[in-house]
Amino acid sequence: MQAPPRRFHVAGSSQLTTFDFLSVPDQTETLFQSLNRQSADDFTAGDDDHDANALFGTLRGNVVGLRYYSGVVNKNEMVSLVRQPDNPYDRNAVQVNNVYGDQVGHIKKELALPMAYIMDNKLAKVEGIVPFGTTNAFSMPVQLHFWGKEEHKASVVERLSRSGFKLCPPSKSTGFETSSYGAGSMLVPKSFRVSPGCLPVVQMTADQLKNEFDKLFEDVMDTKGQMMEPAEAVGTVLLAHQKQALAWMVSRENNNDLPPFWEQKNDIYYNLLTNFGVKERPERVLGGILSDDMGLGKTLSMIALILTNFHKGMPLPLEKIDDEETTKGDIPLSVATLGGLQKKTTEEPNEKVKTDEAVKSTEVSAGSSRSKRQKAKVTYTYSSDSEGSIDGVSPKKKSKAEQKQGKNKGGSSKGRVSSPMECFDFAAALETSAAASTSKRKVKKKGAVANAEMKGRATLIICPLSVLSNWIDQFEQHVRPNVKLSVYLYYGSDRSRDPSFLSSQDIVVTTYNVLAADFGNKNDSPLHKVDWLRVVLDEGHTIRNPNALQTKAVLDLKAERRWVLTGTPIQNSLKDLWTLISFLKLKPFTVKEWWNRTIQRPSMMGDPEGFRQALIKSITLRRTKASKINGRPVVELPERKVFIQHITLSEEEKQLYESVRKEGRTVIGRYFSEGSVLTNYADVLAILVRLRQLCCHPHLFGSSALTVDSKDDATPSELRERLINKMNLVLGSGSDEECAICLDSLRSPVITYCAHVYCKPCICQVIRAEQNAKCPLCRAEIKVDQLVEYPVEKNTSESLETKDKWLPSSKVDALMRVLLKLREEDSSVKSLVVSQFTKFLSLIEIPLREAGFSFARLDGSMSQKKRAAAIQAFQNSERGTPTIMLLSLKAGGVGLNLTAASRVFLMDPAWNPAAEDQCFDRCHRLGQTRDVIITKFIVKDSVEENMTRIQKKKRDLAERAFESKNTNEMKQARIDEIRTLMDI
DNA sequence: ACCGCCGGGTGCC
DNA sequence: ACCGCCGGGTGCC
Repeated sequence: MQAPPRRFHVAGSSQLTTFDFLSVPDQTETLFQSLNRQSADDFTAGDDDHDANALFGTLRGNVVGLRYYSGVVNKNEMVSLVRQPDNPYDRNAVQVNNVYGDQVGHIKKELALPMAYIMDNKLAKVEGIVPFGTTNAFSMPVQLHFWGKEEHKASVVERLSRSGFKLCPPSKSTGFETSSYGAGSMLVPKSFRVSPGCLPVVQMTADQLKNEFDKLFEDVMDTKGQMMEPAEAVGTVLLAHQKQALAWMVSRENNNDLPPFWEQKNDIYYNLLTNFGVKERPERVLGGILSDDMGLGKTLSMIALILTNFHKGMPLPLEKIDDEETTKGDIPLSVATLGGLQKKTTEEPNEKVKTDEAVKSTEVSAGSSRSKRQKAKVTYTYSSDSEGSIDGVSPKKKSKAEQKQGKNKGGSSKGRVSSPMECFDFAAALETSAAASTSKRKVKKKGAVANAEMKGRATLIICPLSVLSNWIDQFEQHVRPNVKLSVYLYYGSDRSRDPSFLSSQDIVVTTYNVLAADFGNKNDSPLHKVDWLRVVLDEGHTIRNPNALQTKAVLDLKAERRWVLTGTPIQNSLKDLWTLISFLKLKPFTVKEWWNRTIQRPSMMGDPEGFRQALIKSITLRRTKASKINGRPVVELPERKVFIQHITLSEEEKQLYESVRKEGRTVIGRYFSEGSVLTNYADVLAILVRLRQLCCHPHLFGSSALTVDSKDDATPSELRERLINKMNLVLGSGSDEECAICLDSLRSPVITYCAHVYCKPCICQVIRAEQNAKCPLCRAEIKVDQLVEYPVEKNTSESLETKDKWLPSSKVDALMRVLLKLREEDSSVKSLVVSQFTKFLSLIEIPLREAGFSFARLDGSMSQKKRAAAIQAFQNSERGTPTIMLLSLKAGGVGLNLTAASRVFLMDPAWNPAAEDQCFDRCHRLGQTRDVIITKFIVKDSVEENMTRIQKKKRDLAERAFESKNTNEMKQARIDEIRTLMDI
């Protein structure tokens, strides 16, 4: 390891560039190391003026002192210019470096004088290209481009002219002869065009860019899409798209191609974008981005890769455990002792992994096809956990970790740490595809000998804490029980910090937090001392911010192959893509300057969107649930049927409903005639909520007055209270109202003085946008300081009071009838009972209890811990576990997996049909084995029926939301809605 | 000879 | 560096 380069910050100036004082790199340092070094340095340089996009002009300068430096450049090669203020001969010195950061020379001092001023004061970014004369021994010309903000142009021009230099305007030729791009130039393929004017930047169209990247990141999507069977050790049969992913990933890891934008000509490798050339072959880029939709089994695909492609397509050599051994109980840590991590309790023992039937239906999901006996075989080694203050885990999470520890200790032997001896040596691995027959003894012997050269066996997986347990769980599920895979959980304060131990593992799993904490603890990060075979970033978008410590920590890891897993498409700008590109070590883009000059800026000038998409598309493999392979969808889910069950209210209910409706109609009718519907929108909504509640159960109906008359003489605090009350009416029952600005569900709702509820960020944006902002719904004047926020309150005592005065309702009766019948027919069927009113869920609990149902509950008020427990209990298929989940419509994110249920009862319709669909997807998703039947209860001749009518309109409106942000149209739509709802 | 010219030494910042 | 610059040698052509 070379000593870290000394870096100097220029004190007292705005100059932030750091530079490398080792003008001649250590002889032992390869060019690639030197590039890596640069890349690391680049982070400390304060960047990033992306708005510096005006080209002031160009200038021919000279690079001198070539003979003192080893850095070489090619014709038309880009060079970077770095200030060197501590130069003993000239404080204005400007270094000229090539793409790999090796110094080529200096800018001649006369020009260095104004350049130093311009660079130090950040008046312009100066970039260089050496047009010719690259073989000169003493000096060579350099074409300089000055980029910056328009307002700095004048002073740049002035500074230069003061020293007798004149910028050539960008539109004119700058003496950068186009002839140099002629037939004589072997570096620039014809397909690459030179942009017009004096911009000698080799620009590519999006298509050309894509082609280049495709050389590396082959797009398996629409084409033949090869499939590959995983290694024997993978116990789960892969789905077609997972086999494709495996084939793609294996080929990505074993590929021998030059990285994109590199070309070989006569023993020299040229980078097409920078014209940089080296004798050494550029390092291969092994890895990529797997961006399949949530639920398509990225984790399984990655596990398959780890086991299948250890070296040159050979599987990871793993010791097999025969059955005798497994039953002896000397398994270091059975999964059972890990229970705290993820209570994957039992499944139907009669389903075997190997039966095709089971495989087809269970896929990657819940592993509902593993018997207990089979499970207890993956070797887990991990540190016991005590408070890892170091990793910044929240107390809540910690307590979860403590549980883990508790269980661990309770288990047999305390977390045995598998010794490096148990691992197979590298050489042996190459000879035998799977060291299945190797005896334990032999292995130990060999392992001891080969330990020294055992470099890069282990895969490091970094993930957010929330999915840590999932990884452990997935290894358990998908790795055949008779192979011994060492998975080390690098987490908790007792974790082993021995690099040689870590590198002897098959897999090490840790979190971004732990990694960053170690990295922050200066020069003592065990994970950074290991040469990993593979580094895998789960939820890769976590490293979007290049300044974050965790990002730096991740980029600093040493690995042969690198993967990014992300469930969300990469939606951000090219700029955000840079961290990922940098992580993948696509040279020379690991250095920000080259990324900016060759990709970022050229894309800005052309078609950034197309450019970005081409880049992303070519670099990633992404499939959605809708993707097809050979015309068949990637995921074939069981059917989903939606039925509407109409409810007729009892006479009593009807009377109550009608009286409230009449009252409401009168009120709203008055608003209509006054033309003040929208001014009183909160009241209108409150009336509607009440009617919706009455459709469900009379007890949901609150006791406060229907309308809250707003008098103008109210004191501010009275007004405030009244507004909060109104908001309570609208939001309090857990219903799903939406913001008229973003048309989405309310996030941090606020109410205006004119009583309209919006998302706080949405309305604040509106207010900021114009001087005298008006309420989008009623045009009343609004101000930020008049917005009233919805108080975060907890009221859970109410459900108790309703207990004693329980009476049924038509809707609840209907639900109970279906549930009872269902239980009779097939007691294994589980159901979701969904409502927007959490209070309603509480009411439903009563008859459920009476009928002896075992049920779980999930709503937004529950702690993370309680949620996990509820989900776990429900997903468990054992006898006696809950068969019903009471679910509040919007609880849980898209990730919520409730596949144990195959029936859904939607107790009340939502405003937003998308919210309903999302809810259905919680059980209608990968892992669902039965057809899903959804029942919507809709009260006849009621506001509910009208709501379903509106849902369709809503869908249209949402689709057009982009074109028309027209408030008038929205207003009219609202008014129409209310008319429909109230039959006015 | 307070010049010009020649030729060798030399050369980044 | 096939330059420019410097400084010493030299001096009609």
